[in-house]
Amino acid sequence: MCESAKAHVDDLLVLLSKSKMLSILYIMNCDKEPMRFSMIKKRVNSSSTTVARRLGELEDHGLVTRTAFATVPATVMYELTEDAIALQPSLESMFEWVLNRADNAL
Amino acid sequence: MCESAKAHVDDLLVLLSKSKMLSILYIMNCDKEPMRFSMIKKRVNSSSTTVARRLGELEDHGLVTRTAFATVPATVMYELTEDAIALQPSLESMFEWVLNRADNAL
DNA sequence: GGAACAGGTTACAACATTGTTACAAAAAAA
DNA sequence: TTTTTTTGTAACAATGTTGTAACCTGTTCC
Repeated sequence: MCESAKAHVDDLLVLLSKSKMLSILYIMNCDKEPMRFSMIKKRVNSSSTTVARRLGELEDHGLVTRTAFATVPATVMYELTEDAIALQPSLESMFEWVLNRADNAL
Repeated sequence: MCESAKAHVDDLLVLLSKSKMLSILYIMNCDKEPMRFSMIKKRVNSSSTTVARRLGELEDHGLVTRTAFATVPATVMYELTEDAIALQPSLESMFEWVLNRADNAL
């Protein structure tokens, strides 16, 4: 593997390792439908600032599309791209492990 | 799900989201054999401090066992526990996605 | 007129994390 | 005798990240 590819790998791992990132990707797939900002924020239980930053980073990486509607008040829908959906089986299996482990810890 | 379980889930997600954590777990499974500190450090390309901190956190969570041998100089082997091995399929599939994406980005 | 709504942005202070450097131990090799 | 080796730890400065609070748009409701 060349240096350039390594940089891309690192970049993706850093992206995925940011706080709340795995949760955002996971919950966005559960409904399999475009989600509103407020709903994502509520489900991941984080500040607007952080959710907005994460969604921006996902959009920059082509993993999420953002669609704004000129309603009042504003409506914005976020949706996973095909590339992001390809990651979902791993995420589901990872969350299964996490949830299982959290249960056993009680 | 109760509050206590949520806390455990968050705890695990925070753990997995720490820098280099996914890489450490992934490379430790590739060889399927106990690995030395220096080898892990070399493979993940990080400072001793960070690698030591991560391995300590993994040990605290029961995902890695540490075995020290009284040789000179010191020899220490790290090994994934069964619990950590159960996470490997997800990790492998996630890294497959990451590597594939890094390739396509070239 | 003023409040309320969704979906943010900005600035900033507080907090968390990182790498660097120095250090350790104990025996063997130079 | 000095250096080398492995596997760390401690302290610290630099850097990165987070939440909070304030603010913004533009329309409808009271």
